[in-house]
Amino acid sequence: VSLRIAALGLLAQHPGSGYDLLRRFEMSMANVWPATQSQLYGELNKLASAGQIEVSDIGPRGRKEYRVTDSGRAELLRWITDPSADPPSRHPELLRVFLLNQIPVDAARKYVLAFAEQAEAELARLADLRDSITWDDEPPADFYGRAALEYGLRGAAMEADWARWLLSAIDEGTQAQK
Amino acid sequence: VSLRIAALGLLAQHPGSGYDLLRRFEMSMANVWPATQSQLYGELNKLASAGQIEVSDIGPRGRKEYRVTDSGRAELLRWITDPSADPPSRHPELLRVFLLNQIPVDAARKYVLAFAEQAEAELARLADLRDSITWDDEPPADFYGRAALEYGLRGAAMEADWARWLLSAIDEGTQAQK
DNA sequence: AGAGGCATGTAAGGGGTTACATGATTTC
DNA sequence: GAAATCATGTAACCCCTTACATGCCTCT
Repeated sequence: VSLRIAALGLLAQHPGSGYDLLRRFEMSMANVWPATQSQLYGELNKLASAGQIEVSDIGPRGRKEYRVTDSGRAELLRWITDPSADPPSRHPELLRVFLLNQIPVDAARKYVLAFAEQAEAELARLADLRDSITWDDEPPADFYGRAALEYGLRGAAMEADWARWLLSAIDEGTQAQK
Repeated sequence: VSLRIAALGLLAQHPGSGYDLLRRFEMSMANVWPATQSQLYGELNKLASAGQIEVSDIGPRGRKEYRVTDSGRAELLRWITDPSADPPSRHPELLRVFLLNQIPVDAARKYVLAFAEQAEAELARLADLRDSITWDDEPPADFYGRAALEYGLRGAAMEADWARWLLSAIDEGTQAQK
């Protein structure tokens, strides 16, 4: 209950083959939901077995174009409107923060600095992405993709701010001990 | 490479049995790294086989108290200072945002509103948590736990703001169509 | 004829979840 | 003596990752 939905969603927007989906993935959802080629093909077969998608056309080299069925559309709707079954989220970065007291202060400081810089780089990357796209606004279409990007921008900014704040807190602490 | 580290980290802070760790988990890292009882015991056995922890004492009902070995401490240090192997993060909530154009605007709006309320509730919960703890400050000890909490607070605030922003953007869009 | 892209798949292994299984000790 | 808590483990199943395997079509 996961990539399955992402594939279903992409197909609902437009039918296509596994290969097509892979490329559409890279350009839209890959930032929020990475997936590998292997896995995608597997999920497509499972979706087909479950009757949520069906082959609409067969092309050149064994190419199978899929399309969503009514059952698939229903499942998609169900998932979108029911966040209760979402898997719990894991934050390796925060787990690391919990463990920072296990290493020397200067190593910890170095990590936090790298974290800040990484967040700032991500912020710049997303800002570029935003500026490089010509948005076709209003509720359907790109609207929600843009909203997701905005989330990313705000998240990166928050992470950078937080890391900078933590850095000064660390510096104050070490200062006090002198 | 994951829960393994969390367990190693907890043991590095203080030796204990699987059962002990389970409870310490709930109180500290469970927010950033959920784990089940089953899994924890499994990881402890793997850590022991790998020589990264060892049984330091055997208690009443088959209770095994573990302690970190030098090899384990080295591994912990390695992990903490090397974020490059972190697993990619997945955001079901954002995947859902990408798919919001598949459902009626009012259903989408309802979801975003629920998201905002959930973020606000989380913010309140974390604020309570912060106020309910007596912090034993300065770099070692609770310092980093507090920093992680601060991250959570800022993240929840950012999510709430973002969702409210998205709500007004949706409303403007639907307004314009009348 | 060969290169590059199109197109799909299998196998092995790690990490995580849920549910079940079992028994010893303490407390009332 | 019964109930709660301490304490550890197994089995089945799903999701994900990496690496490998295979072959067709188009273009130059």
